[in-house]
Amino acid sequence: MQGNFSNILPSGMVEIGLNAAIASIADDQPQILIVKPEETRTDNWEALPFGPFTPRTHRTLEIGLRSWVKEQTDINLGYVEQLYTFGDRGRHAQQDEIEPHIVSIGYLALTKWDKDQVKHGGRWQNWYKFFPWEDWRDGSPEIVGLEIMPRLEEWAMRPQTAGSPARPLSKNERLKICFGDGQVGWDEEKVLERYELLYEAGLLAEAKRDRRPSAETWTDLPALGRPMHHDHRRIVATAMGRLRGKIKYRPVIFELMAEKFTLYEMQKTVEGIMGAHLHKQNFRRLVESAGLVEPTGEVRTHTGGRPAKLFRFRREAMLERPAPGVRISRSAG
Amino acid sequence: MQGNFSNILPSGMVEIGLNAAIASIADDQPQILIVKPEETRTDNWEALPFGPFTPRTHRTLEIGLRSWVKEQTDINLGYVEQLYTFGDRGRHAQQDEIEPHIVSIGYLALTKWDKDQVKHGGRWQNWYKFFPWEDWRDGSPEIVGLEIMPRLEEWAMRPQTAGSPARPLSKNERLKICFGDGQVGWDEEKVLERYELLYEAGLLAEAKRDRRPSAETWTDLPALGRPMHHDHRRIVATAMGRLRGKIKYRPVIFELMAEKFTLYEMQKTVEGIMGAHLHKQNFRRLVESAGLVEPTGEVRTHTGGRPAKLFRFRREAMLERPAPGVRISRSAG
DNA sequence: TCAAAAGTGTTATCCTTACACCCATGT
DNA sequence: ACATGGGTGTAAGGATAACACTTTTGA
Repeated sequence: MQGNFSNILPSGMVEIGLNAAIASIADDQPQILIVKPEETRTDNWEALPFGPFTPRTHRTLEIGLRSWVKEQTDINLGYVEQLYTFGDRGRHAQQDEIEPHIVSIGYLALTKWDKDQVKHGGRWQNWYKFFPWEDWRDGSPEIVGLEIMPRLEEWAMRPQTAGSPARPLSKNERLKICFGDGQVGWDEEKVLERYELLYEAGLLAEAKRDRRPSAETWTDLPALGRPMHHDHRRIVATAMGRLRGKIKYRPVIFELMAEKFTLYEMQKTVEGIMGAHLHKQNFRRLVESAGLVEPTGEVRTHTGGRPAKLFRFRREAMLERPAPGVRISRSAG
Repeated sequence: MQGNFSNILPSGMVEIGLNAAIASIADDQPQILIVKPEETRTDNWEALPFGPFTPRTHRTLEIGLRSWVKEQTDINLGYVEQLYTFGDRGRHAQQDEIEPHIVSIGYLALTKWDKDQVKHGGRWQNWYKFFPWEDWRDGSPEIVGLEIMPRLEEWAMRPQTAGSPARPLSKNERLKICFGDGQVGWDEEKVLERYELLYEAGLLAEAKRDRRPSAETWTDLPALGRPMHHDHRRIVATAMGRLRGKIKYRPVIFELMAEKFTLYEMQKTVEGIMGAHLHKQNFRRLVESAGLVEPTGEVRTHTGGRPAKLFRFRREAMLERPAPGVRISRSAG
């Protein structure tokens, strides 16, 4: 239908898609809000809430995003942050090329958990279902050693295909930077870089859908993680990386916490986001000494152990430090 | 002309503007590339290279950007990074509202200095001409104490105007976070936050152009810094903030340096970008001990003092550390 | 000779990390 | 009793910031 206009349109007109990666935490598991399959159009892969930006009805991009989310999931978003604008024609070019070009703007939104919040149209999904290689809370995930590294090492050995651009880094160097090795460890912030590498190597279902040549090699092997509609998994990867980075220098973690919480709950939330274990004693000290939280005076019982003091976010922290966030100190177990 | 289509267009079609903040360093001064006034359309304020994204001719957003820059300034860009997508209708709404809505995508590009590089259409401008309050290399700039703080403090005292959104932070809190006070110092990364605050307070020529109510108060006083076309100064602010942050954890500084350089040149470059003085001895030690550079074995004479060893970027640094960048240690003088 | 930049050495301090250990509750 | 989480103390090691000082050139 919209393709009819392609002859008369000024060549600079495009459609803008607004996409929301809405994150929350339930039972220590980070969740992403998925719209029901009925809402999904061209495939039956899971999709984020999304819709076109219509300047006539939406004064700003963010207002447009909020209204699509409200319409599709009945959620009134709080914290919202723009991530990135994707405009590759190469991606998702399965049909004819006449289709109107879509540019996707991805957003990250954070919301406190409320199991009754979604009244229609939405459903939560553990984000590690899409990125099983990103959860290192129980040590190195099996999928990394068994599935990913062997295939990526094989891919890195293959000669560059003709069409690919001359890159400043070799495939082997990128592999090392993204997935680490003996020397360099796992950098939990490089979620997008790892996703892009797996896509390029043809190991994701999205690569096959988009007819990437590298995907032809693995026709028999299962793809990694659950795929998503259009470029939505790429947007979620961007969201995860951004959140994992931001948590360290902005108090965004409190967008995911209840008003009052124990330090253990806070640690579990941070661990869920980071996909890593933290050192308990140091976490507590760093959080308290940074002035990020203050005790409410109350305690919570039935924690499984001794009753825990309840804390709340200390807003003044934002005024005292240039970069108020959760200092991270990893832990072996 | 394009307005003619507004009746028949699908309501989701918009025009995307691609805008490049191209930075370089000349004589310790960070420079931004400006296109010649002839290229500028609706006003005679300085403009960045920019042009619409036309998916028919440009396969990706970045390719579109590169081709506009090449056409308007004859520069072949190297390092390019997307910054942000701005879509406020409130901004730049001086004419009738029928105009096709423009969404602006801002990019940061870095290029080594070459005075002969720009063969036509472009001109370099010291970026502190647009942001005189951002250069703290010679201590607190006069404009901060004499012009900015008094007016902002007055603005912060004024009651919130009816139309402005309920903000999580008060005006006074935002002022303190952006411009510091006795307790909290100057955070050189908050360039955009400061720009936005000055815009909201009506102290920038752009605010008056956009008919911001707050700008009416200051009709008699001079606006701060040189204004720019459309939202280009906002894009440059985003670029400066991003670059000041990124320099600390990515080796982007070498995009601005010659192949071989002295540590003093490198320090002067970093100081120019950060708008701050660094401690000489510690800078050298941090850079060398981080393995970011390696000596070439050569020396440079005529430095004004003892001959200096030449260094080059050590690419392996990218493989060894998760966040290879310039550790900053400020200095009083 | 002297200014200017290059470069080395040392120390105090703070932050991070790791380890050891005790406390209070529910089952 | 003991498992589980809550909570404190302290010491080693590393990174940072500050200071003092020597070296080598060009003007």
